[in-house]
Amino acid sequence: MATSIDTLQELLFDLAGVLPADTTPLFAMTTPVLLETNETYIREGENSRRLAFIEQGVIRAYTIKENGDEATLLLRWEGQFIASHDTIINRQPSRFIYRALEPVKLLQIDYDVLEEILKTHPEYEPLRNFFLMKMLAESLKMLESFVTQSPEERYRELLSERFDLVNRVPDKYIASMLGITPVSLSRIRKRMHTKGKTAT
Amino acid sequence: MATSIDTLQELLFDLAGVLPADTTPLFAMTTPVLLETNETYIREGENSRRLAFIEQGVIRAYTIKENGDEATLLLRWEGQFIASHDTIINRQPSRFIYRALEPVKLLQIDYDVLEEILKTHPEYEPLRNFFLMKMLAESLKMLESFVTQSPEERYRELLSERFDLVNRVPDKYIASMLGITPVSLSRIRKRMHTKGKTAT
DNA sequence: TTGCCTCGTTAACAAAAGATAATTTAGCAG
DNA sequence: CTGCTAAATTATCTTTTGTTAACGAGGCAA
Repeated sequence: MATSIDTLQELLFDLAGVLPADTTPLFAMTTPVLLETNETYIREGENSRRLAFIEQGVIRAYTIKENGDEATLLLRWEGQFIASHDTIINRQPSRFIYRALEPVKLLQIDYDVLEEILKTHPEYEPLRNFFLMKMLAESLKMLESFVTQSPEERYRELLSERFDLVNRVPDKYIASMLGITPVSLSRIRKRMHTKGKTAT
Repeated sequence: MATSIDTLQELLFDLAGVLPADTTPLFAMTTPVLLETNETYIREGENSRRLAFIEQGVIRAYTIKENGDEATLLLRWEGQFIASHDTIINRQPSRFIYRALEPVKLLQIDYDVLEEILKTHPEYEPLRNFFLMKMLAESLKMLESFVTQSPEERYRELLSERFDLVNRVPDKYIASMLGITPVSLSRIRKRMHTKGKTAT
């Protein structure tokens, strides 16, 4: 099993030539964090501006609606970044809760600390652009799926692209992320079993 | 009426202290662009990496689905940035079409040129972060609405937050952006007129 | 004015999703 | 193994949306 830093380095391979070879000053400020299953990483109302790279595990970002129901905004897994956009982008208390769905290994840095580093080491700026673009691309991809696809199509696509994830995460969270109820997802699964078993 | 540069400067006020007072080198590379109603700004399959600030008007980003229907991913209006995320983030030909819904005034820069400027003028980096974060925040806000709200609720919110926009843009594009059909939006409007007229 | 053409509305029906509750399944503690 | 609990499924009914088509209003060109 690779360490967090190894995996991240691997992921940053695309930035070779742009990013300095020596990333010591950067990683010196990072902290490894371990979360147990169901442990909360960021609480609602929290103001800490933590940014983390997920080395292992799945984190769910969700909010509690007025009616008391939970709504899952997104799931993040190994190889992705996780952060409270409310606190980092809008400097507001987090309206979302970030919780581990299974044991999680993180490599964490405080965004304010990162900004300090970037002041003295502007050569690491490509890194910030990298994860901002990565998160933007992921958000737009999800947005696109809501506009162009039906819930069933979104589920089929999720199955074909992230089969492992679907099997690791309880259906009710998958349903919520697709914008439907667990009951509805169950019916979609039934329809897929009986009729056209062909995937996307 | 303010010029593009004035409005953008105004918007960059938040960046005062971070961004150099002299933005001449930056704006020297920008080009004003005018689009007529229905004029296409970026075509499907296009590879140009244009990035633009919208001074005036509305631009619609949409794609053609397999069944031939159009799906509107997003609308962008004055004060926002517009760019093909396929070409800029993923370096792929644009899968979306960007078209003016009314006369549009843009302040345009090529992203590759911007990157060159940033190499020699790293002090402008906050600008890149600014628009990346702005676009990310907007995307996440839309994503959040899909997960937490019904089509009717999304429409009510759009009405209360962007009443001017709804009145400027044909309903069918609004519907598509909400993820529903024009017929369905018409029914929602009818329901709102008859029953509870209370907005969100 | 007349004749298109597009857009929004309405209607009628089918399909899908929401709400609620009962039932089954599965995982886990004892 | 038994019993508890949460998750998933199923059933029933209501509401909403999709689909298709018809209709009417408004804009625009001849």
